[in-house]
Amino acid sequence: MTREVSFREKVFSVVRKIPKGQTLTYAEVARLAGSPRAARGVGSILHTNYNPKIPCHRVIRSDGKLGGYNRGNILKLKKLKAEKAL
DNA sequence: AATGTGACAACTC
DNA sequence: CGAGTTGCCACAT
Repeated sequence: MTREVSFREKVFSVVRKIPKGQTLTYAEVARLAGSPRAARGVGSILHTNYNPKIPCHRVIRSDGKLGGYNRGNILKLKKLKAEKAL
């Protein structure tokens, strides 16, 4: 079977569909994207291809930590506090 | 075109 | 329980 879209495209589609107040881990996104071992790839992809349409601040580590954020991990924490509280 | 680096996660010792 | 190693994907040089 051939992949119609690149892993990168799949990651964007998944992250973009994260409902408000919901947070996913890099591993979860990687698994939904078709590669459960490519959590690292998810981070790298989001790091270079940040789009305002993609709430990548809702993507956190499985360790319970935030991970990183292009616009400032502090903003990410603030957003998670606001959205997760809903 | 090839190698190295990076927003991670899971396993092993 | 903690530290170290391996696997995966895309991007930068």
